[in-house]
Order: sequence, then structure tokens, then C-alpha cells
Amino acid sequence: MRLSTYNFKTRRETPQDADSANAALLSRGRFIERGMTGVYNFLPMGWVVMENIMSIIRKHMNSTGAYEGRFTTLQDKQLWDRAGRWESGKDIMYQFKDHGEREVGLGFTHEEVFVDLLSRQPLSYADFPYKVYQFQTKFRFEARPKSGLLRGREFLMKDLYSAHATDEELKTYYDQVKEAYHTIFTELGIPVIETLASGGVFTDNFSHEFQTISPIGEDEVYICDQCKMGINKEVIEKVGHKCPNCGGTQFSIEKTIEVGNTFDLGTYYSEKMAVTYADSEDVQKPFWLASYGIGISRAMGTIVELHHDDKGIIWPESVAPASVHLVGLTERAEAVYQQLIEAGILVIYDDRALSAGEKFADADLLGMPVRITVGAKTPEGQVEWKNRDGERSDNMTLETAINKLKED
RNA sequence: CGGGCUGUAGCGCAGUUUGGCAGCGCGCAUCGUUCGGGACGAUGAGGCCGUGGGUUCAAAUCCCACCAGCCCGACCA
Repeated sequence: MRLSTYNFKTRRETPQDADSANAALLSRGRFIERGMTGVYNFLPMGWVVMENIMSIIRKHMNSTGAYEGRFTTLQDKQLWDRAGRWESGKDIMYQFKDHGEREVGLGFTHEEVFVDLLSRQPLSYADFPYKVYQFQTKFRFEARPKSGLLRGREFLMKDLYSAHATDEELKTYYDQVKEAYHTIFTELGIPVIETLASGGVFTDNFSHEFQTISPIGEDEVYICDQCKMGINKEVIEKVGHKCPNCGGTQFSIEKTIEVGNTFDLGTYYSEKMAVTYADSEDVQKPFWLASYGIGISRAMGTIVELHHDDKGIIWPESVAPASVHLVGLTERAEAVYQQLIEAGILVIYDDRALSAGEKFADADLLGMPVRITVGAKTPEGQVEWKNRDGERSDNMTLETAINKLKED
């Protein structure tokens, strides 16, 4: 991609409404642009990051045997009444009347939709489990949106739902998804602590949260000194200040961002909504349900909170919009650009007629993992390689550089 | 939803106390000189001073209401 044709120009100054590192840097780099409070547009380069995050998640969701689908956003009140959540969800759900007198709402989670979907066919024990996930824009009325992409009223989320004939089957899959979550967050560059938490509006059981330590986080987690398991402050009384995993009583307390969660919902929704399956004796029984979420836009904001310096973003290779930021200071860069493309490397090429200083500053702000410079000071037949998170710049042949890029 | 602060050009801000021509920096346009860490000069374009009402000869400035943004609470993926 040539910056000369990508004309969303970076900002030198931080917009006054940017209240966090992720809001400031993503906005200065023109990855996102605020629409209204808690609501963001994604510009093309920002959307590439979102797509990259989604592909990583998609890969690992598929490997658990789940299938990707897409549920409705606009939903009838009657559906929500079936489990009694039209009333209990009033504070966070956008609810309104359409052009007639029909009461509708924007789904902020999809347990009801998934259970209703299952009820559209006769259910047999032999057909379980069902595992469907989606990427969808969620709407939740947050009293006070804050911290850029970390808490918004409209945000992109991956939600997975699984239905099981038995509790044992659910627990096996539940653990499998938690494993997948650990892998996903590692790949995203977000170190997580698996944390015991309350079920919120979803369930009275414990839920599991995937928390990452950050001073901007809104949660407080007690981390067990022995086994490193987390216990959300909201349930520390409930567990008697004792680690349920190893019995440890020494904790360190950290501010954290919740980047993922899993809920074991039991047979609650199946029973409430009166959707059951026939077991091997042809007895109708309630099935077991679990749901699992990861906020995509929140993950993007979190990555920036975790990976930046005073000059800009430092994208992990796995989600970066491109592998290389090519700073072209002389004509020779054009040929280098072509060869990088031919080698199959994703590259952002700064071919604009700007001063070197501006180009370097933008390269730092935009945060591709590797910067390659070609200028008058570059020895003939070589390029200058600099890692975004390093200080040194090294001269090497383009061939060497390409090989290095392909190793990663 | 309570308390506080703030809304002036695309962005960052001064001007409001004490009413009197709409300002600065960045960015943008044209020309020239520059050219390895956000270069320099010249010229120029760009404004519903958040919105509505009021006071006044005169309002960005004073008064009232509303809207929006940020912060602290309450709430929350």
C-alpha cells in the first residue's frame, strides 16, 4: 500500500476528547475516528487490524469444532420475554418501538436467539453438541463510555454458544474453549490471567474472565501467589479470601482489563424457554448451555495499551496492518517496494513527497513491526532495517531482509 | 443518573474576568528554496464563536434553558 494514495493523514496533536493511550494513538494514526461518545468508525488501516484479530480468533474457534454463523441484531421483545430478560436487561439494552407498535431491541448478547434457533427443529440427544459463533456489532447502553475502544456503546464482539446434552459434555467443551482462549490471547500479544468472577446478568454461577494487567483497567483481580489464578474482587468474599484452585491465601492485587469471558449457563435458558431434547429413552430433558465472548474492538484497544511508547504504537506482528513500513527517501525505494511485494510481504510504502523526519515520525506512530529505509545514505545494494521496538538500524541486502521477514 | 470542568477554522488553543473589527500555532492551497528525525520564506483559502431564547446602541464575552465532550461517583463485555 502506498501512503501517497492513502490520504487519511495522521494528526500531530492528540484530540482533546482522547482519554487514554489507545484513543490518542489510534486516533492520531487515523485507525479510528470517534462518531459520538463510545462509538467509533474504523478507517481502512484500523479495519485491517480488526480483520487480523478476527482471523486469529476464527482459526481457533474452528479448531474447537465450532461453526461460524450470524445471528440477528434486531430482535422482538417477545423473544426476550421468554427468559425474562426484556425487563432485567432494560438498563443496558437499546429498546424502542419500530414504525408500527412492535417493541424491538438491539441484541446485546444472543443466548435467546441461539436457543430459539435450536427449537426450530426436533432435538435429539444424538445431535448434540451444537457450537456456533459469530462476529457481530453489539449495542449496550453504557452509562459512561470511556478509554477509547475499551468501553463503548457500540462494539464488535465474537460470541460463541454451545449446547450440550449433558453437564459432563459441556464441561469438557468449556475447558477446550478456555484452552483456545489462552492460545488466542497469546497470539494477540495479550498476556492473560484466568479469573474467577460472577455471572452478572447471565448466570448465578461463577464465570471465568480473561484479564490482562493494565493500570487503565477497571477491574481489580486478586492473583494467587502460588498458582497465578485470578479471583475478581467482586467474588473474593464469596471464596473466603482463599484460592479455590490451590488453597493459597497470599494474593497480589492488580488493575486489569477484561478481554474475554466464558459462562456456564447450565440448563437455565433451556428450562426458561421450554426448549428440550429427547434422550435415549425418549424422555424430554433440558439441555446445557454455555456462552463465550471476546471483544474484538476492546482487544484492539488493549493491544495498544500494552504495546506502545511515547512515539506511537508497536503492533505485534500477528495483528499489524503490514509487516514492513518502507520509508522511501530516494527513487531506488520504488524497486525495493516492488521486490517486497513480489516476495509476498505486506508492506506500507511511504512514497510521499515529505521530509525524512515526517516519514520517520509517521512510521513510529503507525507502528509496523519493521521499518526499512532506502535513502541517499543507504549503501548501494542494501537497505536499512530497524525494528519498531529497537534502537539499532542495520544495513543489509534486500535479499537478507526478505529472508528475515519470512522467518517470522 | 448525581457533582465538577469544558465547547471559538480540519486539529490544538488564546480571547470571556472589565461587552466594542474573529485571533494564534499546526494542517490545507499556490510559488520558490530545502531534503536522513515532524525544514524555511512569500502569498492565500477556510468561522452558525455548540443550539435556542433574553439583556443591551452593541454579545464569543452578561443572563436563562437545552445539547455535546471530558473528569469523579453510581453502573457495566
